[in-house]
Amino acid sequence: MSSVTIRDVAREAGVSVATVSRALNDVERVTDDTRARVRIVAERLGYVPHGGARSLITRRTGTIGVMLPDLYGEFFSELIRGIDQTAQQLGFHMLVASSHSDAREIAAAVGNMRGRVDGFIVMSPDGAARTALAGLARSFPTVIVSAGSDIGPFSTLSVSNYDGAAAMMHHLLSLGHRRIVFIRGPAGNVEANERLRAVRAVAAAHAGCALQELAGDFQQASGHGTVEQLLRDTSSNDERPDAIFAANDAMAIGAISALHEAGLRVPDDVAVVGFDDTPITRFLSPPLTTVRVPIAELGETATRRLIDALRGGSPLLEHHEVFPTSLIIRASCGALRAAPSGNSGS
Amino acid sequence: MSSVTIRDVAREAGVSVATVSRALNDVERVTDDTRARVRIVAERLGYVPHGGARSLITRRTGTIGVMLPDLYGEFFSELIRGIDQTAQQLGFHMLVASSHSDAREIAAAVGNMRGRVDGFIVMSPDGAARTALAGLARSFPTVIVSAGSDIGPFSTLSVSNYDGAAAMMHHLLSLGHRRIVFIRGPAGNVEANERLRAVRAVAAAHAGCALQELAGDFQQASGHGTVEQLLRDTSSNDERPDAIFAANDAMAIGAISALHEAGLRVPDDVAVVGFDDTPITRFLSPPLTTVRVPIAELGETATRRLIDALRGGSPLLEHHEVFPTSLIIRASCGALRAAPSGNSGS
DNA sequence: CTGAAAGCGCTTACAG
DNA sequence: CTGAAAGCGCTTACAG
Repeated sequence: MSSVTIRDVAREAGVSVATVSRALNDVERVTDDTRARVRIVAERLGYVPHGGARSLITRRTGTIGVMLPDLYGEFFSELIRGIDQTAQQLGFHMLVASSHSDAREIAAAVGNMRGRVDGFIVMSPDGAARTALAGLARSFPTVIVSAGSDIGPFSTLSVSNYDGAAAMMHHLLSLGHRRIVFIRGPAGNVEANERLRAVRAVAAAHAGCALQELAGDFQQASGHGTVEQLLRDTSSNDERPDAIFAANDAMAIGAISALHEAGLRVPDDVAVVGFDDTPITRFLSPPLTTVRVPIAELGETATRRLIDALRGGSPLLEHHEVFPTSLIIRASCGALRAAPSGNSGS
Repeated sequence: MSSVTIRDVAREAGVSVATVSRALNDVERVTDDTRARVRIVAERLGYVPHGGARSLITRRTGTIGVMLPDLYGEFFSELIRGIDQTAQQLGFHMLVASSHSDAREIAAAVGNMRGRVDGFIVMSPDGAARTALAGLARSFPTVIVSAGSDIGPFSTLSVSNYDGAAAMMHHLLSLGHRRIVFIRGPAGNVEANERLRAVRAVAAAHAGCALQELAGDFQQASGHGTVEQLLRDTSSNDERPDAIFAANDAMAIGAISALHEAGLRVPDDVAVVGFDDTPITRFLSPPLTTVRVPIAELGETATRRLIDALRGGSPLLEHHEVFPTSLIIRASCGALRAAPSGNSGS
């Protein structure tokens, strides 16, 4: 792309290419005078070093590879935002790709990125990809997000899915909800499964709690569709659930939409809660009660950890960090029912 | 990163590095036998070509640079998704950065990307960045998204903001709304300004239409805050607007949230409409009437156009394409008021 | 402080 | 069909 090379700058400035390199990277002793002259010439010529040539010799690309299962929706948007912000601040570039969690696809995507990036941030909550992930983390500087800390002796980041979902269940039960529907996440998704495990455990431990599970895939449409189906199957009001707990916010939004379409009120007829606390949830009608996940912070921490290791030349030591989740109580669960109408609770 | 080089493969396979290169890129005549042998060895050694070395000689990186004003929210998420999908499909990588629309920042970000990418997709609706954008497009293969087609003889993509906003205004007026509040986008944003221009023109042409404008910045919180303020300033019900038209969906969501908090119903007390048709809008309560922008398609088209030019070695000719917008009528505007309760209209 | 030279890993005419 | 060699643009010991 850039057709002017270091050689052009050298000729124009009347120095050697070595001097140009030194002056521009201001890493060695060069006369202030020389440095200034070289800089001016480089600027005038619009010189930009060829990244490939540089990385060939320095063995560093200044780029991190980000591999996500998907790019759809607010969750990934927030994550990417956190990564981009931090990477840019630390002078790194970000190569992004989505892999759809499939083990083969991950391997292929990683292969394509190798040689272009210094390290990886990989989010792959699909259990089936564990082997591929472990292989990657063994060979390259990699921070693994949300794959569970039992994946191996790597650098991992995750959130306390179990505790968050359990807390939400206790909250629903404390409000008097007993017939609870849980909309599951994608089969094989370790995060979704942790949430499911907690929901089942709390429900089983609570006499009188009737748990029903519905299939879901984390998309809004699946929350909508599965609840629509549920309402069709529910002939009488007596069978209707007290509360719907969706494994993520997107499905909760779809669920609320389906309930409203059926003429039911949230939370008066059915309570609905989600998981993630994506930015939009506080602005929903009703504002969504959910479990807060520090999404952007997750991205920021992963990025910082990776780049620190890259810079320091130190390997990424085994390091498992589990971010705490917290219950965000807004109106959709019914907790604020006694409050003045329209109170957002956030 | 990858420590095994073409030389290792050559030695191990008992051939020259040239043969390895040919076998792997299967671009020249090599015995099937040799090719197979080289492939097996490369696989076994886990060989991956060094992207930098390759791009040094081929003058191509197989990567496109994507520069967005921001990474926040559903709009950009959708755009990135469209780009990623297409780029991946065409065998290209995607280097993403956000620039916050500031002219200097854009220049810096582009500088950092030069030498790492073959071309750019830039979205920069800030009028102040026009010069920087034009400079970029003159020097490198660039597809400009949403900066207006009058920016110069480049390859541009935009949406019919004016027509979309005008159609929405006519729709609101046809429903009998007269006191209309328009929440503007960021000052200097050419898309927001086109929408504003249309709103003003239609309002001025329609006797009896009272237009009030509020400041906004495209974020949910600003839609929420500005409407909250409006309601505080509006002492009597008579002063209350019939309809609020937000310059994008995010602010419409914030506006609805503020109205609900104040105990007002949408659309019964105040109609609210947006612009963009982000995926979530159909699931809102009430479902949002908005102007559809083919976001992912915009990303896909930009990517395809850029890569086609890159592949064909043909320059990016001047080519202005304006994507049509369309009115999506759901419940939030009041058009479906007569319909059965809960009908989504989508 | 500065320059000449080697070399990073690859591809591609040029011979054979 | 295959190999030896040049060269892409850069950085970095090594001399001076």
